[in-house]
Amino acid sequence: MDMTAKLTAAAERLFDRHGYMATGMDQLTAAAGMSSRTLYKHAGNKAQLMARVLTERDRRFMARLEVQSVDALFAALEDWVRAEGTRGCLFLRSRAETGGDTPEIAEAVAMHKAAFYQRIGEVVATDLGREDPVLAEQVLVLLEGATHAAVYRGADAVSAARAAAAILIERART
Amino acid sequence: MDMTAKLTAAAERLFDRHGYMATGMDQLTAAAGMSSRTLYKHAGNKAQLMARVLTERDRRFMARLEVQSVDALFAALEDWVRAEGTRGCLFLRSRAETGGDTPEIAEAVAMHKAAFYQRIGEVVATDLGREDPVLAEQVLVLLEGATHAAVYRGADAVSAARAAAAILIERART
DNA sequence: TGTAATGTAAAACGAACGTTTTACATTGTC
DNA sequence: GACAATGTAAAACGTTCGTTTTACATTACA
Repeated sequence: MDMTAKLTAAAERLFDRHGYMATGMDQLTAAAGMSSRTLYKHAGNKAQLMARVLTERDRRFMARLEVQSVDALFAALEDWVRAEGTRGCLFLRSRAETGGDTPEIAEAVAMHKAAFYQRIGEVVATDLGREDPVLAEQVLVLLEGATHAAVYRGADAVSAARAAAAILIERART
Repeated sequence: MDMTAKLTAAAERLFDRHGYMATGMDQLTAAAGMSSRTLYKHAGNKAQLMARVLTERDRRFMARLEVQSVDALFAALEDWVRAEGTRGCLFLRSRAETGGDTPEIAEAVAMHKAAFYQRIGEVVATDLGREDPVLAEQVLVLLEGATHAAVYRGADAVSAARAAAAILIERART
């Protein structure tokens, strides 16, 4: 594992757990096990580091959404939540923490959410045999809602969302 | 408008727009139009100020949810979003920004989310004529999802959630 | 063997942080 | 007319912030 990967992994953990603003560069150097000189050589600055964390997270999250059915989307979210915990969406959180005023971060978030929206549309179309933009928007709302409700309602929120999506899909099919 | 109310209103605006951590006390004194001495006399400290902002916001938000039907819940959210904008849930955001490690904030958020969950259960029971915990959880997920999806999808997310809830309610009724 | 690259350790940078203090003005009330 | 109470303005507190710099060690390769 090279320095860049070690840094990105450590940064994701700290940013996700404590927030972007609340995480200091000295905590990052300590967690990544490197000097600040090396950190800045690899990361550029704090905002660029966060942007790289988000890009890497997008890659990892979107890989789990390479599925053929809407139900599998919720199964993937259940797996994600089990593996990564329930702290809400890191993309929306980091964007909100910076008020949308940090270009690198705002762009990484916009990229991810656009890809997320598109993937849902594709999965809905595959599952249904036709496009259904309204249903896709509803599935997106359910996924986003499950992610955020799980913070205080736990895994029940995800399974409730999954069941709701099944009803909507069934209704759209007939 | 007394100093406390003026301070709370200014603080809510800044915390909501720029985030809790990113908002400095000097920005708060400037926006509230008072000296830092007065601010600290009324607010105690920054975390207590945020907690008071959340409590006040809870009061204002929950007042809008005094309705009799699930559909009216979504209408209320549409009104809220129109009036206050779409920046996600300030409660979850401030909790995440502080990693849940600031007791005053964590408690204010827990209070609000418990009240929110309970209110949804009551409205579902009123609308349906009986309790339905699973449906209530689904309505909660849709409301939470609409709130967060609206950040990047706009008001469409709220109306999609509203339509989805109508389908779930109709199905539960028959 | 020399040199460029890559790393550490630690001090230093100025700026900004949340909070307290000092000094003073204005008010309403007994 | 004295006295709390409540406010402002502004300096000061020590700490921490993100970032850069200085000085030095280790490695890899021509």
